[in-house]
Amino acid sequence: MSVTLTQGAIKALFEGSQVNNPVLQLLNMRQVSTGSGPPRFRLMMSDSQHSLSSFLLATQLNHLHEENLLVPNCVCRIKRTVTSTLPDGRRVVIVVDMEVLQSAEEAGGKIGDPTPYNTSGRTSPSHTLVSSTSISPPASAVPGPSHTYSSTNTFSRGRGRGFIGKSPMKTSPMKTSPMKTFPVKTSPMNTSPMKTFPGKASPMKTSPMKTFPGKASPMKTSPMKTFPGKASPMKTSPMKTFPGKASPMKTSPMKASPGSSTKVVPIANLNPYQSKWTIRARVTNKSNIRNWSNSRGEGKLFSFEIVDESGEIKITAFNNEVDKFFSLVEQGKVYYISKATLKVANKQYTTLKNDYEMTLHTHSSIVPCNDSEGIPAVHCDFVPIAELENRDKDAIIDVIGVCKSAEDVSRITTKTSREVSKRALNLIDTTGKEVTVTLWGEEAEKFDSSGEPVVAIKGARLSDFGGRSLSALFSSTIMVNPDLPEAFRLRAWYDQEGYAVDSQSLTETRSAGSGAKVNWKMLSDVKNEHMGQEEKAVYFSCVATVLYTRKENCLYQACPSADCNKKVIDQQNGLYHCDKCNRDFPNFKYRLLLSANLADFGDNQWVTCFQETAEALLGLDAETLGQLRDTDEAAFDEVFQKVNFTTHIFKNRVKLETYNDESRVKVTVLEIQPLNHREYSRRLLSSIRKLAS
DNA sequence: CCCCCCCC
Repeated sequence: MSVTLTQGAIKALFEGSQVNNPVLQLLNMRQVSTGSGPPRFRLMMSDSQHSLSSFLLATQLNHLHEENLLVPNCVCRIKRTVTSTLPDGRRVVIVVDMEVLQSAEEAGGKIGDPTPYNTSGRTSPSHTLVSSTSISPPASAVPGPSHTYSSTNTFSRGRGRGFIGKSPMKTSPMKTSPMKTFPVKTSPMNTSPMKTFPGKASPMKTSPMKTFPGKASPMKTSPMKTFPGKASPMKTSPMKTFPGKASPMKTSPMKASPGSSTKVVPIANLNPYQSKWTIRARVTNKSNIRNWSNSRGEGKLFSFEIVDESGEIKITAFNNEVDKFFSLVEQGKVYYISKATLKVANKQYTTLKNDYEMTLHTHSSIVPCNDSEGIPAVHCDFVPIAELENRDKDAIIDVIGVCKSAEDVSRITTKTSREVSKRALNLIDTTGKEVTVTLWGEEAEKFDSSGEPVVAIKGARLSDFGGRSLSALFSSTIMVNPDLPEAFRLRAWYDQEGYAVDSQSLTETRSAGSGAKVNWKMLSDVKNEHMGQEEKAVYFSCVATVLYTRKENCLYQACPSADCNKKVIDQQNGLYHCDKCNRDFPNFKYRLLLSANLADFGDNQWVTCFQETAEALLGLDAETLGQLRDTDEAAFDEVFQKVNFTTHIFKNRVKLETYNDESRVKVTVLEIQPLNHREYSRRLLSSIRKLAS
């Protein structure tokens, strides 16, 4: 099958005018000598009318050569070029992106009878790389900056993916998660967030607006002052390419950065062959300052990610530039940025959809821009928690949920002997599923779970630990009570009903201590379900109220030896004998063995509290209590009175125990935890349902 | 010029 080459494209490309993805035939290719670095290839291309050997393959396309795809007579679609003038005045067309449409065999030889394009008689407009202005059509005729280059901007845009944020599509296709946009409202801040979502008269205890940390917070937060991008064509049809003419950037007048005559260009148009540009973009993610030290030296750096209508890119600042720009650059704000160095991004370390990244240098300029028209707000593509089950391991996803519980921060040592803080959060969303997310370092230390905040994480990594769990990365943005419609919906849902949902976690933690798997029971279940009547002990938790504690015989005199708690016999001579240690001691220690009667909505139950749990329940240690009994009986009595009608979470063991041929189920309290109202409500509702059924 | 993303 023959293809038609794009006649006239050779001329247009050489002159730097616009051609839409021209199809050309490769006639010849040779390696040009370079001093060091990767090899460069010069291509002779034909549009069947003309041939031209002034094409230079951008080094990032060298893989096409390595894959033996660039064979003379193969047919290529040229997706992006930059026309440039060498110092000696010769013009070259750098092919930045292309694909091979037909192999040489398929093309079946040279197409047409092209004659060499006459490049003589031209004068060089400059001795440096041609700037965007010098090869652009007049601004009055074609105002959009995206016409600067001679091809359409399919460059750097991932297929099947939105143009902002981390790609959840890294390993899975787009279709599983419809892209949602959350344009942040531009109304004054005194607008109640409640008004934004009418009909949701939620008991919003923690207003997202109120608890929203300020910009100086090391906890990255969603920007307060983000503005919705105008409806971008990408939002509705991310599959489409992004032809310059349709770009909303065109609708806003070309903006010039302050103190520079350079035109504002889209991020997607940036490349290492072009040095005079200014971009206008929003900071979507800003790292902390980090120090490094290796064989090549040491220093400090920070990086941030920016986005505009066309794409995204990572920017890194080192040393002096850290001092210069760290405080200026704020998450969520819009800046003019110019005079930074573009280099090919190491894809190993970035999830951003851009072949390049940027490094700031001495002459780099970052200027705040108050006009953010057309610059998209920070965008999240939240994956419902239940949906995480179907996502691939290592996928980078955005997640939002209510932080129902959180571990305390802890320090761990990595395999490489580094110490790091970590904290695991349990997030729940309206799918009724929970997932554990681990925060690291400063994020872990600063996190405050009080008030069960809504937590959104942009760019978390999915792991298969415990089934499914999430880990925040250095590139993740953690937002606490973000100003997003999703967050308000979740707040209302959780406060009204979500808190009581009998949720399941996707993260199975085998350690029981983390509170993941609690065997909630009512006291009536102990009898009704014949708990603990088998060989094995059974464990359960309940919310119960202390009706009565038996103060009689709750204290006994025990052996003072460290590991012996055996009851001693008072010899009535100032000595106490321990049968176990077979020794007399001049002293003893008090131990507690407390019987208590607990009640809940359906039943009551006698339980035993040994030392630690009894101390916890009574609020006094055994020794003090013993002293009190011996010195102040009224105060001693009051301790027990005060415990009555207090309500706690009891974790218990039920076990069949035999004394003197008589077997009885005994309930021992293993742990007493304070009751929060949320848990109380949850248990209450659960009990009502159970009793009603 | 970094490039660490950890632990159970």
